[in-house]
Amino acid sequence: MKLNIDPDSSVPIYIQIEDRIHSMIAAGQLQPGEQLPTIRELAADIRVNLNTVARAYIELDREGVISTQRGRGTFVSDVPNKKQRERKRQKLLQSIVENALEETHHLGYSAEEIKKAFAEQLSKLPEKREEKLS
Amino acid sequence: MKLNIDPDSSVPIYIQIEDRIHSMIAAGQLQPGEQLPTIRELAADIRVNLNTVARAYIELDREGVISTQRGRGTFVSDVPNKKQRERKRQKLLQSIVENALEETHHLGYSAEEIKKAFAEQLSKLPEKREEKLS
DNA sequence: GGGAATGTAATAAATAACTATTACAATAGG
DNA sequence: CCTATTGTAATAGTTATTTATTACATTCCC
Repeated sequence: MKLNIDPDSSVPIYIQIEDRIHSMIAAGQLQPGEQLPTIRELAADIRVNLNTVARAYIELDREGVISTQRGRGTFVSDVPNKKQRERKRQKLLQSIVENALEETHHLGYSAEEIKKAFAEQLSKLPEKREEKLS
Repeated sequence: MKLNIDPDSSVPIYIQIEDRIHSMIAAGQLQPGEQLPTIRELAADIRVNLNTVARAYIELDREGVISTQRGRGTFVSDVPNKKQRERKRQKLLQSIVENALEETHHLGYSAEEIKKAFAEQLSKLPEKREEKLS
């Protein structure tokens, strides 16, 4: 579980956890039925209080995307069918790309510039597996 | 001045203001010498307390990107030369695209998928000038 | 049954962000 | 000089996030 949590970010840690798990499920990196790290495990892992992780899990449980069972653990919920999962996976990708393009466009960059920047960055992708976001 | 501030975001409003102004300057939408909205104007505009805008302006002033003068107003600082500005403009674009690609890649999307999603979104760009970010 | 591991809960304290309010200081313009 | 407009400042109060601590409830396994 590499959550990439940033404790110095201004977005609350429990929200970051929710977002990451949401994304990982949508992207298929967490499969239905799979067990998530223990609250205490994850808390120790990202150096955060137990309550903070618990809060994230509780919210995700309320939404139905995970299922927490005291004494047993926490598991990714089952999801209707493959088509829906695939649709969500596509939607997630689209929204990430779309938001980035909206931002560049809003700032007045031309389609040409954007296209070029994208092509450059994409060509670098394979060599950049483990790099961190600033 | 369309700052696109989201009062419900978990990132602090004064940080959002700083970020937007940074970006607009880097992108060339705010020119050196240009006057920024009054603290009270901007506060009223985005429905926020005067202190919140003041805080953002003070920080930006400390960084030197704007120059605040009591009794007169706030202005975009002069910047060394055109080449440096153009370099910053390029860097901003790169970082936006790069961050988005990092995220998709981190979530396991293939270069093919990403490329396709990007091409689709880019083709829609021209018709989406005034759309808001969710 | 007993113990270890799990999630759940409650309380208190610290910090940060934001608001509201009021006042002050410098500049521009009549 | 007077007044309006600008940025600056200080105080107090509210809310949200996070931590620390302690305890409880359920499940599993021996």
